[in-house]
Amino acid sequence: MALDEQYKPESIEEQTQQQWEAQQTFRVVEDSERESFYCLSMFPYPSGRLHMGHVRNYTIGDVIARYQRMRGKNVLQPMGWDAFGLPAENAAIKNNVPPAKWTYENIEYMRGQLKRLGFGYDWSREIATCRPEYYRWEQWLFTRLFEKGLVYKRTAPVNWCPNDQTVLANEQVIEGRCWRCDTDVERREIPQYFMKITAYADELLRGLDTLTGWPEQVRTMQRNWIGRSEGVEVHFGIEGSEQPLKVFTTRPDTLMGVSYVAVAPEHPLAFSGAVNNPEVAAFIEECRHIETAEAAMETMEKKGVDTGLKAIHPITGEKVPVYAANFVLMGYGEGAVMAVPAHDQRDWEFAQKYGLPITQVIAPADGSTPDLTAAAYTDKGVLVSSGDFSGLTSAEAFDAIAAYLEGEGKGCKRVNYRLRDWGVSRQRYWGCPIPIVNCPTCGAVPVPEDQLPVVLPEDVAFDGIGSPIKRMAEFTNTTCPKCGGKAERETDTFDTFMESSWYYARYTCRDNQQAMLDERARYWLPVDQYIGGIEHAILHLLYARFYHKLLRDEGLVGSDEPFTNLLTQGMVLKDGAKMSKSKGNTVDPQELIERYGADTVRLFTMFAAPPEQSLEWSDSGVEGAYRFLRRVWAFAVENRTALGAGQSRQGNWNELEGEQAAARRQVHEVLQQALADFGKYQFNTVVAACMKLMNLLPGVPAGGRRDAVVAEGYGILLRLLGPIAPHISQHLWSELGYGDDILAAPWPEVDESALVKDTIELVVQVNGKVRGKVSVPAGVDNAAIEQAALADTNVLRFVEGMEVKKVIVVPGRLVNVVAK
RNA sequence: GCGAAAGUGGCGGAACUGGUAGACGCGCUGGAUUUAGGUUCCAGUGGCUAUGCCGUGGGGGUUCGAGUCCCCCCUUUCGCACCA
Repeated sequence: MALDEQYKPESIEEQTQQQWEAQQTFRVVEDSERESFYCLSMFPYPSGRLHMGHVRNYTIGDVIARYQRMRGKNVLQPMGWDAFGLPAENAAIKNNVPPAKWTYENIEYMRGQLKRLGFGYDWSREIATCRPEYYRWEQWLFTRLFEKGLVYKRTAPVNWCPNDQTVLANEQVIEGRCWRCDTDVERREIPQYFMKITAYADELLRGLDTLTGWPEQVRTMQRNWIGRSEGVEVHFGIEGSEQPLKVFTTRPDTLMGVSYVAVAPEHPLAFSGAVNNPEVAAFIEECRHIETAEAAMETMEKKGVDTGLKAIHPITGEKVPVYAANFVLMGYGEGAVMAVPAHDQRDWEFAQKYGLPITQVIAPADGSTPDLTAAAYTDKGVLVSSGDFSGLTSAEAFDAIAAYLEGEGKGCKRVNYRLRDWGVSRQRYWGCPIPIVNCPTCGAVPVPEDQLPVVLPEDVAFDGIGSPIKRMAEFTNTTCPKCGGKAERETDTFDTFMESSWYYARYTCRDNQQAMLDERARYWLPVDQYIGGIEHAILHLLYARFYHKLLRDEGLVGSDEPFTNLLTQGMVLKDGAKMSKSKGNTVDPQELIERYGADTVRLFTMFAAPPEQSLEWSDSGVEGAYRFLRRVWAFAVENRTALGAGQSRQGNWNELEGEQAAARRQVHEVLQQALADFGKYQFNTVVAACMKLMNLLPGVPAGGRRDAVVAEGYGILLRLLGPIAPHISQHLWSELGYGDDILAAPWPEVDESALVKDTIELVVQVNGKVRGKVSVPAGVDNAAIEQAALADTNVLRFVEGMEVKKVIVVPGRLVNVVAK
């Protein structure tokens, strides 16, 4: 190979990638002698082509992986495919191809794109979650959990299209209507499997405190999502019923102010109220047309209807009406709430609307009188009109009322979580079959280990109305593993979050056909750095944390948390809006790579914004990145001999003087900043540092040790650029004779002695405004600095006629003269 | 509705623990090279009523000093459990 006059990215990138491939550069093995670093980017859904969000995500990951590798770590960076999901079914309908075929073809194409971008993945560990070798272990774990009692079945609502006779995802419901046929969607209760994530609620919450390598905002969001609250379970009697109505409240101190209770429209009490009351029945029917999405429920008009039933207050014995209300959720707590209009804003609004009494039972501690005709008074305070509890503070009343209820057998203190158990059943085809056999005599029986995996048939005719395996006799007909009688397979499949909750662990040992995980998982896990979109801050990351604890409790991993450090990358925008097909503002990475090469695309993506912020796409910015790489190249061509010779003339820098010493000092100042920025994963300023080096190297004056200074600076530049634009850096590194493999080169270090200055320059302010600068010898004391500042002519001008009150000296930075 | 963030020149962004606001790049202006366009190189570039003043979404506050800390407000983005 020779150094071309022109920078030709396509050829050097191809050459470099071939080298990596031939040398198996990114294939890693466990090595207990070396410090491991597991760098993981969230795997993509194989939608067809990479989009800019992928390019950004994977460039960040690759930069981190290469950076850690250059610092000597044994780095694992794998890649795979989150291959099950709804889009494959949609594509199947649209293009009349089986979901499997579509998915595998997409994977082929996108793998090629990832390779073209030069990402350093260990492809020997590639995973596709739709392969039986992968999902059999998910099925295996599920059967284990089933036997442990961490899985259960109950009914839960789904969106149902009565016209298409099919279950719809929230995404397929547009303003309460089916996306295909525009029919009003109904809510339907069907039996589904649930994973007991709530059994781990407390641990998932406490674990957040240990995740210091996660963004605080993500931890806060997860805390709020889990939503631990301490309160009291209160039992209201129901007139004419043996069964009490249980409600949970965080404000038992307001119990004496209850003026009604509200139950979900699907609550048994609502149904019994509907028996002789057409108005209640009509209301329940109306509520069947609310989407299941919480955002839709929270923003709708709050409505209710009096069921005619009466609840008996557990303390006063007073009878209050039972309302059925659309904002109370079944399967969320007890499906019922007590309402205190005086002290809860939503209850207040509901009471106003339906003319229910508003009874004040809490008074502000400061003795003021709240205007309950304007709004509820929701702060805590002192109890009033509360019988024996009057006069207690809210905190005292919490305990007193809880104790009273407990004594009467009408309630108890309880911790409640907002977090709900994870419903994992999906009535779809393209997913992992739930490994259960439904037997008429034995009920739901998990498929025994030796009969796993339950393989999803891939060669199917797919019409989109329901899942084809639901009417495929050769799939459904089976025998009961327990009694041997005729039985049917479960035809629901798993939520795709199941696959993405443990793939990070399977990468460590995906070739193991005998076990889900082995000792290699213990070598690599937890993941040192996880990178992905902020949109996954709650669901995916919470499910993965939950799964990790399940794996730990099965003895499969040795840690409590899966991801030590988390980087949430920002969105890629164009013209201020998220790039998306529907907005028509996408930029196809493929075209850019073909035009500029992978290094330019990677460089611009890293330069345009710090990883966690949104990135505004700019075509001219890409041009700028390309221009910079051309300058780097041109400098190598022009200085080829000097760079080669300069490398051998480094060593003793003591006699360096004048502008060459100043240039070298600048190189090391820039390097110092760049190393700090690399450590913070702030790659945009690392690129800026590379550009500064490129701007200053041509200006190093000739003669003396110019070649040595330039060769050192250029070698630093190549290594800083190495993780970001790896092809050009590797090519120039070896062509100029710095070494064979830049990934194996020592990471640059700052020469502290190069940073020493004889004089320092300080900014001088008068009353906080910059009025001048002074130069003082390095190491002089504050008194001398003060003196120099006060002697500055401009300072004298601005303090004229005033008295200098004090002088503040910030060492190395500035002097502020305070005068009046 | 609830939860979480983000607002800095014409644009993307920089500013270490409160210490020169605008690094670096894009764009723009002028010049050089070129038959021309493009490329490349050099210089300049926050605003204004310019010896100075004003400037980090808006309004208050703390401080010698605030983009940074505190309070209130506005706008935008993300998530809300069946999109992944």
